[in-house]
Amino acid sequence: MATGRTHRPATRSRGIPEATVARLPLYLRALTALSERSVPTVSSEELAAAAGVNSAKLRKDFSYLGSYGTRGVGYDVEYLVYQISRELGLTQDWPVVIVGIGNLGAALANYGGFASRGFRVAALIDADPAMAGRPVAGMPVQHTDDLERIIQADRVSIGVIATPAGAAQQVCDRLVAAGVTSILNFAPTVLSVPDGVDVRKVDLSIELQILAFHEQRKAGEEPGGVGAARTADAAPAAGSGAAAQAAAPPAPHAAEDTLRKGPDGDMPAVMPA
Amino acid sequence: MATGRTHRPATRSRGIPEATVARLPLYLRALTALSERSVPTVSSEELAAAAGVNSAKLRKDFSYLGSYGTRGVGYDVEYLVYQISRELGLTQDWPVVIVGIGNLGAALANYGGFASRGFRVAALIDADPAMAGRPVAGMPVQHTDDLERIIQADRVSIGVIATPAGAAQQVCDRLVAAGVTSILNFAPTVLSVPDGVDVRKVDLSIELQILAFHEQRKAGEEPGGVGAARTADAAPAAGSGAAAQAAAPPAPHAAEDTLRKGPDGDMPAVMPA
DNA sequence: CGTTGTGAACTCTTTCACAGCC
DNA sequence: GGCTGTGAAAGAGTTCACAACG
Repeated sequence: MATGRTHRPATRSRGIPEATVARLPLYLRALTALSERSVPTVSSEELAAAAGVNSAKLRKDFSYLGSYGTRGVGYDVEYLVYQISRELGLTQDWPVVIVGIGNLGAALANYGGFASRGFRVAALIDADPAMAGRPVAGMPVQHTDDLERIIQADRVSIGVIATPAGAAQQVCDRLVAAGVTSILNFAPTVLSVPDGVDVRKVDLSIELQILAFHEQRKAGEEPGGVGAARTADAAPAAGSGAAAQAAAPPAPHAAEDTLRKGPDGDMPAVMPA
Repeated sequence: MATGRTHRPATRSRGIPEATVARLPLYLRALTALSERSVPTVSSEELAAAAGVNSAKLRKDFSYLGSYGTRGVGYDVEYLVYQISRELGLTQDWPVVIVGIGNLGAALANYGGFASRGFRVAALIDADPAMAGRPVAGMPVQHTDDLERIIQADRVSIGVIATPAGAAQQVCDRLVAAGVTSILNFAPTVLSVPDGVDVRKVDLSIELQILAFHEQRKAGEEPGGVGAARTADAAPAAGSGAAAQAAAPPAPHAAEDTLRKGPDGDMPAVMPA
């Protein structure tokens, strides 16, 4: 029960669905690009294409914000940029601290996409005394000892954790205790936080694993592929002696005799070894 | 129409729901940790806590894989690690190339989480001739000119794009032409790819923007907050002279008189300036 | 017992399709 | 005529709650 929540559970904050909120930054990016090219108006179809979604979804999304378009014409680019920015809270300044200035932390510190939205890197913090004072992205790295002071001095409410997994929970606790209420976590750990604190996580290896899953399905007959020659979903539930797992690992407690009823299960139609 | 798809649209590949696939890596991580501590079995409740989800969801997820648990006991840790790894395709070796060796690319190259799963960094590629040959993460950076050769020589099917936004689509096209069918995109652009190619994207600033949205809602009365003193959802739809947007930007085409019917709209109950 | 596996209910999200308006 | 805004339908995903089973 004391485990880190990641979203906010039910409470679709103020009527805008989470799924929509997650797409607003996408629209904003596309709109910003149009704005830079001085395009005055855009249709849902065009904007949707630029953002990589379909137009019905986009219109539905915008309908939660209000009626900001003009029938027969489209949306006023500048106006929409403003409305979405406001909705996302980007019209105000968000000081952010980055904790853990390794490769990733440095990359984040240098990332232009923050500053261009309402985010301002207030401080870079690292536990390594050797890092202290060293400039990264034109900014001196500060020591973890000063974490609380920095958070409070600058009224920082958003923290980015880019430390190794082992340090993440501890850093998280200190950030929260010092007043941070939103955390972006790059460490591969589940953080537990008190109610009222939001955590979002970005896990690089998870994304790759999801790709690998789909990749495996595409490559029906790659070298060494376990599940070669899948037969769609023909057999109702893999009949005969199931426990035949190739060079398989630890058998389950109930050993060789148990029939594992995996949907298409362990047995490739043709088994390599 | 020619815009990059990001998931695979409908086709819940081989019966396992996308949402479940996206959580398998989480379970795998938790299980790996248990395995290292030589824990033999685990209940859905415990494992769910470790993975940061609830136990009903976890059981449902596992039910798509098969019946791998024992009632009254729980799941065999080692066995589950194997089953999930296999399902995700991590029992085979996935060579990966990283294109764009800036701060982020270097961070990715150094990231241990790849190697520990089935991923092997086959090459680091950058367009800057000055980078060529320089070692990053114990590996010489290679020039973009060799991209096609590298992909083909190593039969790479997964590419990671960590270039600036401007170069991303071009790099993507070359990767795809050379045979890559899964792309993890860190550049803040919508990539367009042919059918059959999967793209997942990670956008650092999007995550922050989502946090800012929720943060804005929490901080009812922060300094300068536009939406201070929200009254839940009292007023049916903001009555009087709507167009009062603080120091607001470009009015829409239909100017000051239009009543924008945004759900709670532009007017703070008390307006700062 | 305790814990899994899963139908059934529910909630959230997407898509359709068209009325309403410019 | 063209395009938005939105009800209504369809589809995914989550949660409930309990029968089944070791």
